Amino acid sequence: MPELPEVQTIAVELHARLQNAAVLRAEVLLPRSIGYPDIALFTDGIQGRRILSVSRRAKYLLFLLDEATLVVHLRMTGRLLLETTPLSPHPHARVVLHLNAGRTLHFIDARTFGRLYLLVPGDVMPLSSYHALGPEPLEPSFTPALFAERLRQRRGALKSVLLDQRLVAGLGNIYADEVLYQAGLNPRRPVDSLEEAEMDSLHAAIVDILSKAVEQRGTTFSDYRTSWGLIGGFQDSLSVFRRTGQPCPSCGTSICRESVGGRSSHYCPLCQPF
DNA sequence: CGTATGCCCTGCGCGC
DNA sequence: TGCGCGCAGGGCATAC
Repeated sequence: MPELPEVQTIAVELHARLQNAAVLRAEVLLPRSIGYPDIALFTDGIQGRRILSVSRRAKYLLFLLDEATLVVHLRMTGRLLLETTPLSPHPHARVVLHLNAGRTLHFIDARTFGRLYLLVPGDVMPLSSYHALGPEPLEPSFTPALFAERLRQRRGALKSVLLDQRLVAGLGNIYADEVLYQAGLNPRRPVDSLEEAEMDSLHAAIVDILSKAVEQRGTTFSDYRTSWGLIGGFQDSLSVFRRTGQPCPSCGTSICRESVGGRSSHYCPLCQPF
């Protein structure tokens, strides 16, 4: 489940490894993995392009090419593996970019939710939600005051609002649960009931948890891998996520799991009272 | 307009 | 042991 720390790790690695690489040919093995434009325009448009940089916005990977931009969202199970030697076809390979120097960038995606988008000059980003993305939580401009101001405009359960990319970009189910635990807030807590101090705790937890997860190169449960195929390290630091029935690291109470807004939420009933 | 719900997909874990 | 059901979940479409 690539969230901000996982996508950040992949972006930093690929930037270092792919700068000035050339795309010789795109091989689309599963047409629906291409979100925009159609397959022919995608393969024609990316052929011969040079990779200038790789960066991240929210959970999107941005490949800046000469005269085009490749946007990739990994969704649930997507991986981008950069292979330096010929590789037998992976059963879940959906798109393969053949690069110069015999290298290949494999987009592998078991559940096929991930998408690739190619934008050429004059194209408007076809993802309307992209334009509505909230602030980057690890940027200095993401201040407690800005966060509180945005939170005050929202209603509903705290967990659901944290997962909404319009509030803050980059949180998914793992880090939303971990952030709420660190802030001592119940996932079902109505957003409009939060005190100023609680919003500040939440802000601090978002920055702290995400920073530490980036340092650990993300969390691997099953599918997430870095561009080298390596797992992350933050799964050993999780306090509540997927720890149902296990003791809370702080008080020893059994971790609970319940559905909030259609998403599983893990929390300590003692440390995170409603 | 803002919030809530269902859906897409397939591998895997669980229960019988 | 083997099989089948249901869960997992980001973001979009649709409903309210």
